[in-house]
Formats: sequence, C-alpha cells, structure tokens
Amino acid sequence: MLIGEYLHTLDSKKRLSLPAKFRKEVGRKVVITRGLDQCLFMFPVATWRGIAEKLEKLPFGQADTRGMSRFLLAGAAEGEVDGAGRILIPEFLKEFASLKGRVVLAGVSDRVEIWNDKTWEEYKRRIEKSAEGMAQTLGDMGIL
Amino acid sequence: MLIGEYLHTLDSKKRLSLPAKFRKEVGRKVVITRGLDQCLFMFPVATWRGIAEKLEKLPFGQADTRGMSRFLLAGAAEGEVDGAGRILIPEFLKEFASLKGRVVLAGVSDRVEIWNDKTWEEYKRRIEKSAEGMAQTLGDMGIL
DNA sequence: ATCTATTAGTGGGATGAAGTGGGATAGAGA
DNA sequence: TCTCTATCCCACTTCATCCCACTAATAGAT
Repeated sequence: MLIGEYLHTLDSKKRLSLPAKFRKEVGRKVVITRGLDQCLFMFPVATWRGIAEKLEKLPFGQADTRGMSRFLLAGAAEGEVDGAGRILIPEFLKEFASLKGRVVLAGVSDRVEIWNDKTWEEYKRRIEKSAEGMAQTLGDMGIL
Repeated sequence: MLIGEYLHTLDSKKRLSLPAKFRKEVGRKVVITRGLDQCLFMFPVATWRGIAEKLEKLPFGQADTRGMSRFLLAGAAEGEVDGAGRILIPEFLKEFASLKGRVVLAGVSDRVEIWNDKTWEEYKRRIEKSAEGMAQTLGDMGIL
C-alpha cells in the first residue's frame, strides 16, 4: 500500500529518487505514464501488465479509443530503479508534467503520482475547498 | 510490449534508427504501412501476418472494407533492420506521412507508429484536451 | 539526552552504449 | 557502361548508467 507525500528533487540528469518507503513495494522495474490532471503515474510492472492487457484489447478502428491507446501507451515508459533508488524521467514526460527541480511524489494505493510541486499545492488547495461536498458523496457511497 | 515516445531523425539516406528499447521486441524483419491519422504503422513480421490474415477474411463485396484492405496491403513495404538498428523508409511512405528530418516513433502495444514531429505534437495536444472525458471512459472500462 | 552507526537523498565523474552522419563498395536498372 | 541507391563500415557526439562521495536525517546504544 503506497501512501504518503514526499518532496524530492529532479536533478540535472533527469533522475528522481524514490522515497525509501516506496522502494520495497515498487520493486526494480516500473512503468511511468501520463496521468490525469497534469501529473504522472508510476506503476510497478506487475500492476502495469493488468492495465496494458485491457488497453491492448481496444480496437484501433475507432478514432476515440485509438487516441486513448496512444495517450496511455505511447505516453508510457519502462524504467529501472538504479542502485541508489532512482528512476530516469524521459524528457517528454518531464515536459508533460512540467517537472523541474522540486517534485512531489504521492502514494495513491497502487500507484505513485509524480507532480510539479506548485501544481500539487494548488491542486491540494482546490481539493481541500471541495472536501465538504466530497465527504457528502463518500458518505452517500457508504465509504465514510 | 512496445511503449514510449522517441524523437529521432530521418537522415538524407532515408534511414531511421529504431529506439534501442524496441529492437529486441521488433526483431530484424518488419512491415511498414500507411497508418491512420497521417502516420505510418510498423509491425514485426509475425504481427503483420496476423493482420494480413484478418484482412483477407474480410467480405470482399463491401466497398469500404475493400478500400481498407487496399489501403493497408498495397501500402505495405517489407524492410530489414540493419546492423546499426536502422530501417529504410520507402519514398512513397515518407511522402504519405510527410516525414523529413525530425520524426517521432511511438510504441503502441504491438506496433510502432512513425509520425512527422509537428503532426504528432498537434495530435497530442488535441488528445490531451479530451483527457477529462477519457478518464470517465477509462473508469467505465475498469482500466484505472 | 548524547553520541555513534547506518540509511536516505543528492551531486558529479567515468565508462559504455545509442543515435547520427558520411565514405566506400556492390548490385540493380537505364 | 554509367548512374543511382541500398548496404556495410567506421567515426563522432551525446546521453544513460554505474560508481563513488558528501551531507542530512534517522535509529540504536549507552
């Protein structure tokens, strides 16, 4: 179970160290992809395989599903965790999430999200404001 | 599983180097054909055989499927990966996808797509805009 | 609480592989 | 025969990867 929020730095070589707490759970091979709301998703390979299987089944005949497979598959990158617990962020993903310098890694159950620190703070603020309404929704769903 | 996005250059001899990460999966023989949305599709021969078989089984009577078969079959070219991991792009395909200079190679599960860099960026921008709706769809399909 | 040992996060140099460009050779087609 | 181009080969540059070093933080022991 990946939880917690960490502020790390993306160095000049595009390396990003994983929080020590994540390393065991994440393993040595990961897949990073474009996520939603301007962040990146990082999955352990095992988790990714499940997602990939479903994506493979999408027919390329239809324009909208074609766009979706391209967004998620071409937007993904396999990576290895190096000896120091770091991963390499490809240029195009770095650009997609506007990563530079300070970066937030957030554990979200089975994936890690990678955010530009500013974007993250902003997003949190927005979420906190709408937390009231959300609590209501969760309550209705019987979660809280 | 072919994933990721790479920016390479098509040289004056119409050679294009495959990303190192693709080479093992792709093998030495490939088939390149006209793709959808102004790009080229590149398949490992094994994958191509499967597609060709399916195309042959299409009812020949219908004008649209006949068109599709011609589009894919007549536009196909076999090619070998050379010692440096490069393939040769035939002139008519190069023209079809407006390739020159900088070119994007995108892994989409079982095929590699070859794009003019500008066209690709534009396409991506279009897709990203519809990402919100996509989240909904992905949720419905149980992918995320 | 203080001191010490170990781990985590970060930065930089060295090495090897990947991507690119160009010359030389051989073979196909005019 | 001559020309064009596919193919092979080599050279150069850039970047990923490995390794080591330094500092800050954490945990353990006294």
